[in-house]
Amino acid sequence: MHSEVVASRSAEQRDSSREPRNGTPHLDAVSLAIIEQLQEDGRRPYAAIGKAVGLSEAAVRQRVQKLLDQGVMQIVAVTDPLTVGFRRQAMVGVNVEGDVEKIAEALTAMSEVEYVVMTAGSFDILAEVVCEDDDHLLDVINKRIRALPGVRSTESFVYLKLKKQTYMWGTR
Amino acid sequence: MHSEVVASRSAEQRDSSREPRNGTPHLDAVSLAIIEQLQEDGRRPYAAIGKAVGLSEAAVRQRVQKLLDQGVMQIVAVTDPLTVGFRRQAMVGVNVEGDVEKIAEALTAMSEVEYVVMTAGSFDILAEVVCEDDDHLLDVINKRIRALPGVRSTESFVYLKLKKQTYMWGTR
DNA sequence: ACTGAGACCTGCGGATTTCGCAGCCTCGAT
DNA sequence: ATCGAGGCTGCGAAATCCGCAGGTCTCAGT
Repeated sequence: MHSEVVASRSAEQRDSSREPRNGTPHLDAVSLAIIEQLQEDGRRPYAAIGKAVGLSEAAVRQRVQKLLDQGVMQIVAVTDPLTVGFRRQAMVGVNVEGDVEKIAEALTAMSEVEYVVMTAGSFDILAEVVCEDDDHLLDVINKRIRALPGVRSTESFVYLKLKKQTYMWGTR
Repeated sequence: MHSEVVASRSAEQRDSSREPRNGTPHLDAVSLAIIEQLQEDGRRPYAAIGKAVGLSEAAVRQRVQKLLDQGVMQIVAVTDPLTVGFRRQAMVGVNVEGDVEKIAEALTAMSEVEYVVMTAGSFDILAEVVCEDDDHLLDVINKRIRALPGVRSTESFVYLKLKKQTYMWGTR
C-alpha cells in the first residue's frame, strides 16, 4: 500500500549513524514529521501521529521517548509570563571580555534566566530574564549579571508586550 | 480532610470575575499550579495533576481545556532549531518611527518570525527569525523587514549556539 | 426572600490511549 | 555464516481520557 514510504524511510534510517556534526543526533524525515505533529499539539495521541507519518503507534512512542531522552525536544506548557501576571521580563544583551562560554554557563545557572544564546553582532550573549517585579529585575541585572567577572557591559530591553510566540518552524 | 484547601480555593474563585486589567483572564493559585505541572511535563496525566493540586481528574481537564481555549497557555513540543539542523536563526532589533504596534503586527504576520516582543530601550521591537540558510536570512532581514514603511533601522544578532531554554518560571 | 442562570466541582461508566513485551526483520561486524 | 543491535509491528492489560449527569455556591433580577 505505502511501500514507497517504507522504502524511503529505511533508506533514511540506513545512514542515520552519520551525524552532521559533533554530538548532534541526526534526525530523519519521519522524526521531523513527528516533531511537527507535536508542535501543533503536544498531547496528540501516538496513534494519530502514527497515522499522519506512516508508522505504528508503538514506533511513534519509542521515537518520541528517544527524542525526549536525547534532549532534542521537550513537551511542555508555554505561557506569556506577562499575561499570567505579576512579572517583569527583559532581554539583556551582554558584552564579554575573555571566555564567552564561561559567562554563558554562569547565566544558564541563574534560575531567573530562561533563555541564553551566544550571538554574533554587537552583543556576545543575549539572555532573557523573568522576574517578580522591578526591584527583582534590577537586582538580577545590576548585582548578579554585571557582577560576573568578564562581563564588560550590558544593555537591557524591558518587555512591554509579547506579540507573537510560536513553535511552528517545521510547518512551512 | 483538606477542607482548608477547598476553602482557600473557593475564596480565590469568588473574586475571579474581577480581572486585573483589560482582557487578561485572572488565574487563581490552582490554575497556576496546574500550569507548573505542565511546564514540567506537558503530557502528565490529568489524574496525576489533580492529585498534585487537590482537584479531581475531570476538574483539571476542564481547567486545562479552558486555559488552552483562552490562549493563556499552549502545550507544544519545543526544540532548538539549530540542533535539529539546517537552519539559521537571529534576533533582530528594530527601531520604528510612527506606529510601533503596526510594525509589530507586520512582523507577526511573517512565518519566519517566531517571536515578537515590544520593548523599552534602544530597540522598539525584538523579533526572532528562523531561516533555512544565510541567503534566506539575508532576504528576510533586508528585503522584508527593512522594507516595511516605518522601520527606521534594524540590528541583527545571528545565533551561534543556544545555551538554555526553559519554561519553569513557576517553579521557583 | 425566592428563583433562575452561570460557573465550577465530583463521580462514573464507556471509549481510547498508553504501556510493556515478544517476535520479526535488516544491517553490519566478528 | 552467525550473532547482536536497532527498529518496527502486533497484541493484550492497565491506565487515561472523555462526556455527561448531578450537586453546590454565588450573584443578579423579580
